[in-house]
Amino acid sequence: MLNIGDVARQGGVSVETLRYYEQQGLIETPDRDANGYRKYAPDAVRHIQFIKRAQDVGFTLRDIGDLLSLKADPGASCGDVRDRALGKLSEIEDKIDVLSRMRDILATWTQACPSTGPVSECPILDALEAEKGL
Amino acid sequence: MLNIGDVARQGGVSVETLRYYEQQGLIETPDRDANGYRKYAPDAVRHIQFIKRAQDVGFTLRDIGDLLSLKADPGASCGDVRDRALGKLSEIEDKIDVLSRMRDILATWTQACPSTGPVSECPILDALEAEKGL
DNA sequence: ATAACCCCTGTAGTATACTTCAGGGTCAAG
DNA sequence: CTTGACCCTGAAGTATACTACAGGGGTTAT
Repeated sequence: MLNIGDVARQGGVSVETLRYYEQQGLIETPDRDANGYRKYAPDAVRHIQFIKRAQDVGFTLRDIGDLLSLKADPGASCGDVRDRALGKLSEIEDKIDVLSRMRDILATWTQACPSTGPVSECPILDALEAEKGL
Repeated sequence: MLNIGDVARQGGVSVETLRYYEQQGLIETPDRDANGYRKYAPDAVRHIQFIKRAQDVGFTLRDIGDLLSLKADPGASCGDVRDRALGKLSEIEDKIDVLSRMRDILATWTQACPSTGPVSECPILDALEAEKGL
């Protein structure tokens, strides 16, 4: 059995984060020792890593709660999980599209800028003043 | 001279947003009418649009305050503005890189998922449990 | 003069994922 | 027996860019 600090170290998060996850319902309420300390089974570390990996690929804690419910639900199918992943994939693609447009505009502008000369003749500022349809 | 509501409508923002921008120092404090109403010159609308366009390409309000300072500073050069734009460009490219990695992983996973079958045999959940170096 | 709409201030709430703080008990080593 | 490291709770703070609300006054048209 592990103390919260052990789980935190092994899971690569802070103890505050663990308490937060518990409060958010992402970790099942652990048993307590006589002294009131939380006691975790060793596989709690894997559970934390699941959460962190899901975050790494873009899932929010809310999404992760949903995934964990599916994981625990014998009636759920693999397709349910896939749906969540596809939804997230599409969200991410949308974000990439938005950012790519920003990148293209900034790249154009920075290439148009001579770097020298006063700000009164800056093509970037001019573009910000006047650019129409972004 | 325009009331705050006029500027809001023409600039495509809410009056609350205008007051917020003023409080944040992005708009110079407007003169007041006898009744205490803010009175704006017509070019205040252009100023708002500058802010909105800068936001559209990824600048935060803090960044925009910085850009506005440069814009108002006769000693500033076009290169200063270009530096800000290049810095933002690189931030955006970083975000795109992170999101692209997420996208690739999710695409791989969703392709590996058969959609049918119980969650206990879901390759996506398995990957989240076990995946090492993301 | 009454409705409908505009304006004012200041404060608090929203979302996300934590982090920090205040105040206090527990545990292991020397 | 004290020091340092660990644990507890509950509340508040962080960042960003607003939005909403409470409570009150001004303006316009009928």
